Amino acid sequence: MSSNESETRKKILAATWQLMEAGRGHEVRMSDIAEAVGISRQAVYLHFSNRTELMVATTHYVDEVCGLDKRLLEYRSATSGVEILEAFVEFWGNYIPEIYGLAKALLAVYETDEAAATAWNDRMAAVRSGCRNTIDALVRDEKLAPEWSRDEAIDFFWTMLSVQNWELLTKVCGWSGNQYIERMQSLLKSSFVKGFQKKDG
Amino acid sequence: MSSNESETRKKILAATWQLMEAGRGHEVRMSDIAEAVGISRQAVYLHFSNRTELMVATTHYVDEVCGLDKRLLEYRSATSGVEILEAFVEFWGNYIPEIYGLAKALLAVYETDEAAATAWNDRMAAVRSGCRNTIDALVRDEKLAPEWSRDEAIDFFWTMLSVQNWELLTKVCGWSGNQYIERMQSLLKSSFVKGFQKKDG
DNA sequence: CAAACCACTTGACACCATGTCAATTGATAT
DNA sequence: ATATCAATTGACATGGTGTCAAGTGGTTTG
Repeated sequence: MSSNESETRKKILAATWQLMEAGRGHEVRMSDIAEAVGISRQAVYLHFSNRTELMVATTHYVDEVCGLDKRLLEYRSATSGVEILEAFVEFWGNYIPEIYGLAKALLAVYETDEAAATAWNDRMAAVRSGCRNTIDALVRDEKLAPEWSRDEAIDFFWTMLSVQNWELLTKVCGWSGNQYIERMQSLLKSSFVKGFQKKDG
Repeated sequence: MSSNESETRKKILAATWQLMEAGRGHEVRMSDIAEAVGISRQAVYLHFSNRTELMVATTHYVDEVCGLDKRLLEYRSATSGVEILEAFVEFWGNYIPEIYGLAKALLAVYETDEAAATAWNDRMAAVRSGCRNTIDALVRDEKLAPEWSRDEAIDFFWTMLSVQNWELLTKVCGWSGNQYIERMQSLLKSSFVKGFQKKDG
């Protein structure tokens, strides 16, 4: 399978990822990538028919390297709805930094680039399924605050966990990753969990 | 003052705004704008030295036309911290749709376009000052939940009110404007207001 | 009345990134 | 020996921004 993939192809994917993480996504030209790999610009087109296809492939590559699937399974050892909520927010808060550069690159071209949008939507659908799983666990425990319908709660939960919110809090406001995780856990529990008591500070 | 501004300049600004609102921000070329106004592409450059300057000027134009300043004052008739929170979220929730197209356009070029980024940052600083005002009113009333420091609360409040969150909830999840306002008010109260009791639904 | 000025026009062009095409090289497999 | 394959080189089309120079038509001013 993976031995089937050409070495150069992998080098291109790795270089693309690295440049995007470093360069805030934009400003990464095909020629930059080629130069980083040590091949000609045209050689990149031998492996990926255009910039979009390269970006989508990079998304999949990153998923694979980071082991998204495995990590998505891990947090499910939690049992109660509240524990699942905490574990999922923690998982996601730790995962975002690893994919942030690529996420930013995809978002930057989201409006103009259909395939990039598709790749991004796939990713977001995966997150949403984690949110659905969490809210359903709260419903199962009869712990979802009564003012929320299931579907609205999923929408809101998913929105709160957006990469943009993580970006605003950590990159713009200067929060640490743990601060993000703790505050987000606290906010979501106080909003969604019936009878949840905020801890006294 | 405003009589000083050339008619053509105003036409360009109005056309730019209208095209950006309509066209999701991207895809609006200098030639599109010129055509909409009924002048040559080069004539646009007689009024704005480049695309960026035009966008920044459009931002100011929209602020003026929408009366941002006046509307920011209005919601301050509210007295208690909780009332201010509600009024501010309502004001902002009603204001976003009017500036959404332009906001999207500015965000789309945020990474690559320094002046657009500056214009956007100015706007966001204004929102942030509304958030600060609100949280300070809660602090004054001794109503801020003890787990939050003032500064963290401001950061979080401001993040929650981002245009991106509004976009995800209304454009992606399909929420109505009122749904956004009510849920956001409820969320922020249950997070920030000490001893706030969620209503039984 | 003529000169200067003004907003605008026309057309050409440089720049830069993406993507295409054709001809060529050099190594490996048959 | 030869076919194949990855990669190279160089040229070129496209599309949008921004620049430049020369010209036009109407209004103001000496």
